[in-house]
Amino acid sequence: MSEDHQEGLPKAYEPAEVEARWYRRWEEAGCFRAEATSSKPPYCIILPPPNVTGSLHIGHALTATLEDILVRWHRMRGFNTLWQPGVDHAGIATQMVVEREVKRTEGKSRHDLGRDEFVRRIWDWKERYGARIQEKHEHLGASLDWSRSRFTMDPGSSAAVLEVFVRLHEEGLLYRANRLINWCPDCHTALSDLEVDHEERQGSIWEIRYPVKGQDRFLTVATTRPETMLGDTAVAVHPDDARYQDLIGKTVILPLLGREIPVIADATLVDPEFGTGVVKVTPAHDFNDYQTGLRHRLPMISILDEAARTNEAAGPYAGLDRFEARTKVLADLEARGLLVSEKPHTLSIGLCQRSGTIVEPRLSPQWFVKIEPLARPAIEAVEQGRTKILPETWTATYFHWMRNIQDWCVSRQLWWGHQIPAWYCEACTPRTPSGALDLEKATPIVARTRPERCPSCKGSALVQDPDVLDTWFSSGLWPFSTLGWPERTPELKTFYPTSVLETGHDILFFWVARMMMLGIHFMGDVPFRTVYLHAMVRDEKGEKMSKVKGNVVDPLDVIHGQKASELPPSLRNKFPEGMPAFGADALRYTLAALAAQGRDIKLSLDRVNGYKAFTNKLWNASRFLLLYLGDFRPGGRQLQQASLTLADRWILSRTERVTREANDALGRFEFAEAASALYQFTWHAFCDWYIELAKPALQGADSERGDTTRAVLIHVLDRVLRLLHPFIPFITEEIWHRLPGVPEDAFLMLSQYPEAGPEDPVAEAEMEPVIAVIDGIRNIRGESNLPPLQRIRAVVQTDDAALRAALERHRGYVEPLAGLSELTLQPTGAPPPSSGSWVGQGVSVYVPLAGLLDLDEERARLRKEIARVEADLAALRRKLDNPSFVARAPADVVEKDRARVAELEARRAKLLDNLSRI
RNA sequence: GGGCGUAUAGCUCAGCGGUAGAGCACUGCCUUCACACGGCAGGGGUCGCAGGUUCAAACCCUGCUGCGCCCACCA
Repeated sequence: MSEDHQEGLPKAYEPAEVEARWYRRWEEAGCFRAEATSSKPPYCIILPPPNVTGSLHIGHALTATLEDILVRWHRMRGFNTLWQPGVDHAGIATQMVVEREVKRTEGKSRHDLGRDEFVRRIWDWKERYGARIQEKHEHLGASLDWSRSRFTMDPGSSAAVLEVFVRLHEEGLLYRANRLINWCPDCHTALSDLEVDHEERQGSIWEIRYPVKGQDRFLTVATTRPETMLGDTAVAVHPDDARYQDLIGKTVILPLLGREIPVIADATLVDPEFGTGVVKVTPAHDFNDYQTGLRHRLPMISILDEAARTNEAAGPYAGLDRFEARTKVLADLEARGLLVSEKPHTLSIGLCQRSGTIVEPRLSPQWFVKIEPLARPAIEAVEQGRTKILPETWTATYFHWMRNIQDWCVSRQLWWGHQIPAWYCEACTPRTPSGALDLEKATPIVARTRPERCPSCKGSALVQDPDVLDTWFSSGLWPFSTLGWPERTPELKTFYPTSVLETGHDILFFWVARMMMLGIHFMGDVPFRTVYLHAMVRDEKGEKMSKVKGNVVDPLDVIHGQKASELPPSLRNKFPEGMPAFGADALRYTLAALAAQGRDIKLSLDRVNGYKAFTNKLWNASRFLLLYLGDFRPGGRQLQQASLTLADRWILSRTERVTREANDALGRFEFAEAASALYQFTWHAFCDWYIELAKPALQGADSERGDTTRAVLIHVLDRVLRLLHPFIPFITEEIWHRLPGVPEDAFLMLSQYPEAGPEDPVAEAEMEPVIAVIDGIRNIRGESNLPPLQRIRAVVQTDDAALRAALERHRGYVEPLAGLSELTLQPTGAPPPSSGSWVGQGVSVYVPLAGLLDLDEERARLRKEIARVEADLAALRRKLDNPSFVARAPADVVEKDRARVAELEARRAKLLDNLSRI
């Protein structure tokens, strides 16, 4: 063939240039755009909005890959498909990043800049870096409709947040209260329960004596946080505890401060078996004690300020860091002989998800969403199957959390976020001793816009609540706020409820549950029909990826390659010369192939490399076919049954089968199964067998035969490209455009996804034994280490006349593929040549190998084969000798085993016969 | 303290009631005119351990062990 035909098709697939080119062309041609209204059925996935500060890690790559597969698959199947992109403002995370940045570059704190200026800096920062996430998704091939990209703090989303806040307040589902909440002393803000991570740490437990007033006795309490005693307002015992009956209702003297506090009886707080059976009660600094305080109407004394330093309530201990206060309290107790003991103790402590600081329970005025009335319909929706959660095992987790849900603290003492639409009247709000507005005692006015004047005193001096909303408040509205709500847009009508919500299981509560609750409440219907929760991606050892461990794999490094010096340590060991560029398609295929349900993914770069080889295989197979296709255009008649050979019918049948398998698997979200079926078919059925079988016809003189073969090849290749496109969009689009007759302005990504037609079991059944005989000859050849170019003679014996006829008809397949100079067909019983032999089902193959065969090795091989057959036979006979098996197993199973015994016996006899001839 | 997941070939993983599979790695032959990121052939597993159910168990049940995760206020 001339070099001309190969021009533009390099020998090895080079992803870099192809990927960049196609993404641009798709984008420019508007291939990703959804229509607001359409006669086509809608399909919509909302991309979980990445953090504006975030880099794109491998978890995002998994999300993008799986969603892009679903989206491209549906787009090709004729759905009006919207994949909605967006970015999350990520309140606390972003504020911290920019705060650090300002500190580093200008040496200033956010307080130095002031709120307005600091927030302006964050917006600048967002303008500068917010587009990075989009670019990174482009490298992955994600077909998101960027023309609709949204931000959680853009005007539309902010309008939705405002509307939801005001309406929840009007409905009595949102209220302000002074409650004990989780507080981060480092971020100076309240946190929801979900934003606190728990960690087991080694600490101590101390026993402290509290003197009973007017008696020469003590009550000994146990505590892991002795400094909180400064805020104690009671000591509790169990009501039935005989040891302390007489002390209930008496008074003890709080050591160090000398305050008098009551001894109360409480069966909920106190376990008489634990420790001394006496518990100190600090309602302002412990969640259990807080509940106890409410039950007994105890005073609540806050001893820590927003930085967790002791305040004036701590008396002589005021002005200390909480841990300094602990040391000093312990030393003073020791000095007064009130410290009984210190013992090592394992305790679970709460850490701020963002800063890692130990969280402090703190009493403060916050906004809460009353959650139970929202949770109930969200539970029912899943119970009734209106939303399906996959893998199903997560349903139980969802129910458990939803049924035990607590009111949601939605206010944050941050500057970056949606400022709460509530105002306070300067005239009617009480003042603190320092003269500031006492917001704890204030009555908020919730309104869509700043009120003109105070409804009570008619005064016009109103200040807005300084707090902002939890980031998850706005993302909880995402499925409808991105579609235009509260406006009644055509998009909302077309795409809500969305089709699938695909995300990691780590944000089931943070995000999915809240979208369910808010979506049902405000839209009157579930936000998505199916929730598909994918696994977490870990490194090759199964460890969570983290910067600290140095095992973070950057998807862009995998796609484009990276110098060794830029790689994290674990990868530097693996790739001392630097990491090669695997390409986006290879990464996507790996992620899809590993995305089996209900299992975490360990990213194996060896597998990425394997799928890179797959893209290269597809590339070269196509290159070869294009060489022989030239400008050939299939006419209708070539694919008619009458012109087809057995091999043609066989590959066409297999093509229908894999089409069915791919569609079925994707319908069940079985990405791995679809990927595996397509891989096996493309490489091992199409490339290894059919293309090899087709070569003689392509190179032969029979032009009609050649044309039919070309028509089949082009048909199957076109199918393969369409089937694989959702998984590996770049290379398939590139190859497809080189097929003869594909218009310049067409796109594979907008073409039709194949639907399976009828299979041809007759052709498959006839082809199988032919393949088996070729395998048999190759086996003898391989075992004898014969070079492929050395032509050999083969004798095939079988009593199956139909098979002999088939082999006679198809010697054109057998001879070239097995490298034969001559194929002889005989009935069994004709004296076989002394030779290498292979025994199949009803067939024996002999290859005369005078002088080429190591007889000892051949004998050893046959003996091993016989041993294997005999082992199988023994197991089967044991089974069939068992009367209850024969009696109870289904007849077809027994029949199958009997047939197998017969076949194995025949094979054994044949093998022994062959052994005797050597 | 509850709950969930997982344990299959050296590695990464499918299979989840009727003869143990894939990819990579490994061994041998082959630089044959699509592809050495290749072709052909081959070796390798008592399916974590112990019981049970069943004619039959990698697959279902129970217990144990290892690994991982989630939830929970035990001072």
